[in-house]
Amino acid sequence: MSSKKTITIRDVARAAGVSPGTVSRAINDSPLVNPDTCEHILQIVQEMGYRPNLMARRLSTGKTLAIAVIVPFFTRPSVSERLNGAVSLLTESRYDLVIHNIETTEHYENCFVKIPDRNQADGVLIISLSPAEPEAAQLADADVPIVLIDADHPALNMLHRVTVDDVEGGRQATEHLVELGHRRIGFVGDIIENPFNFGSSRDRFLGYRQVLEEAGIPFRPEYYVENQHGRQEARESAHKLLRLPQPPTAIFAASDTQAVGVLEAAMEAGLGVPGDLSIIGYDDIELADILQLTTIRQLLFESGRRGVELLLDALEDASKEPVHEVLPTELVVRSTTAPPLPNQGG
Amino acid sequence: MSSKKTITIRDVARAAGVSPGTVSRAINDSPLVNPDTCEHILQIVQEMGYRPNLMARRLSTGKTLAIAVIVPFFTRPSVSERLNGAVSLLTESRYDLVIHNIETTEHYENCFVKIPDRNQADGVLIISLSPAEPEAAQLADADVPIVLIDADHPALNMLHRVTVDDVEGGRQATEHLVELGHRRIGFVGDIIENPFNFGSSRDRFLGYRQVLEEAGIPFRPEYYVENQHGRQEARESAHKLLRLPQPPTAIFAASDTQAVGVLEAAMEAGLGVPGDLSIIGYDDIELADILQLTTIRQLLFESGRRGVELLLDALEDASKEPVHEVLPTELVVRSTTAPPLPNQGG
DNA sequence: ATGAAAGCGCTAACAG
DNA sequence: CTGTTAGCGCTTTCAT
Repeated sequence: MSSKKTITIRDVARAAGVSPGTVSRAINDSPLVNPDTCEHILQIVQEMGYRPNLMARRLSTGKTLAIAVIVPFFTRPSVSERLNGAVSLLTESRYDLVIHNIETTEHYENCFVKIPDRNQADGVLIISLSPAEPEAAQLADADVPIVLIDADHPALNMLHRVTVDDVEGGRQATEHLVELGHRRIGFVGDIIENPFNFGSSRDRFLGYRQVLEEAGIPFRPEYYVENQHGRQEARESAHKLLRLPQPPTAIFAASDTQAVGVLEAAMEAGLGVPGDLSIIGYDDIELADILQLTTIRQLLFESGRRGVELLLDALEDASKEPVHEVLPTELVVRSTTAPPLPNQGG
Repeated sequence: MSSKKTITIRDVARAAGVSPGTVSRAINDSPLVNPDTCEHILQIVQEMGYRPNLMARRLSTGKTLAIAVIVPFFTRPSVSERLNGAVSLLTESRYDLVIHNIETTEHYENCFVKIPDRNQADGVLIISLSPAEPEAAQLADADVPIVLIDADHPALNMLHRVTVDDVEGGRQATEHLVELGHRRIGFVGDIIENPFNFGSSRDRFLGYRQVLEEAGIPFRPEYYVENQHGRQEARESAHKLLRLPQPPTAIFAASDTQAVGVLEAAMEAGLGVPGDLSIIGYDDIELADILQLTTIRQLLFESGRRGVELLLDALEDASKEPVHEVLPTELVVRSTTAPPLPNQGG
């Protein structure tokens, strides 16, 4: 029987023989209320099963007690893992977590002005989205604290951020390959010009270019293939590479998911890994461990957690210098990389 | 410069030379407002960059415009995929999606009374949690519509639900193994008595028992191993099975994640799959495809999506008969199952 | 079609 | 320490 009349603070006050104000103080454990009275009131609250109306409280206090998280389609394991870290910390806090999923370009365009709105949320966490000029400006003068995770546009300098140095990660991956003796190294990545400005693939590619140059290995445009993010797409990209008259002896994939696609392509092409082809991924998601994939580890879960920490801090003390924290990357060698076969030399 | 004064409906009214009431009607496209006036007002709204205060609106209308989702730690790919389906539909709606993550037993105990509260959310979606007696009763007389996804307790009959027939799924998996000729079939599952009442592992086990019995294969208790959910844990479970004097020739794992653990154990034990050991999982997450794992497919994403549909319906028309929708399961044969080797016979 | 006024349920400033 | 009062910003009768 859901014939429950909504029970308000006035009802409790009446039942307890005190004023609404006192009840309010009691349930917000204000110090200025007699312990006995307080206990009595709390007792009544219990008995009546009273639960304060959140909306009223929010309107009255001017705080939404919610933090908004903006994520691009969180299907992607790396994104989901970051979100996971964020949620895990937020659960302990008194804030509600409202999710805004960005799937379409239209969402993308609206969200940076609509979400960071004082009467939508007290703070905003943006995951793996790197708004550029027009949007970045909107963010900059939003009226709530904002923390970006995994966002790298220079226009974002005045915002709190936690990132990973993807250029460095790209370097580590490529250095590993070069040190193993590879000189024909392919790159399978995302499409660099993308509506959501995922920038990580670009930066990893930058690191790759740097190391090649430092090692005196000329960059070959045909060794670079970009495609939509995804396993299937990466498989196609890899096939393109493997069909080349002089195919690479190693491939650096911009993510573990893509590395799996490359792995599949290698199998389909009858190539042994790491014998005929070395493969390195990026992220170190669980899949990488399962497949024994050599990869660059980044602290996904940790980044979400840390982002929330920064946001919570900013909520306490709004006027704080923007913090930019960069998390480390680490090469994890497993069994998909090895020196090239001698007869394939440079 | 975040020196933006909060601009209210009164400001707009003043600027437009009308009353707040009219502005309210205009922005809520009420039919009882002169088209010209309306256009004029909307114009001003644009210019001033006015955005209505959500909390005020919510308090005033008595609708939270939010739907709460309760999920147990959404690290688990199957849960995450359901959530994904839910989010994808909710994004299109005017409802906010607030996530409540259940990690601890304490959360679990509170959430069924605290969340389904009219002033917290207009509706609640509960994913992969099967509250039993005490909690089920609380849910039954909550004051908002509730939809459960992947919940199977009989006490839940009066609630909207979308489930999958896990007993049937368990049967399909076991039948497949039996038809291949296996008679020594192990089961690696979750701990059945668990605080959150995940019931899927139990039901899959039930299906397994049924088919064994129908096939005249006596159930051997030593072929059943339960452990915490997880890949590592499943690996240990599988090792237990494989160390048996007469080890199983096939193992049914209660999820794909666990099947991977079994796969690893087989490799460590030097067993060929499917030659020496057949393995079948459950869920058909992406990993299953990557690993070419034979499995039982269930419609994870779809379940989330459908759950939201039901909830949205219930929001329209509160007094509706509880709908119980059960989604199909399907055997997907890949390459981890085969007939047992002749010399290992029954 | 529009304005005036009441009120959603709570908190907070002000008396006492 | 506690009661009273005045809003928070919006929607919504009820008049006009």
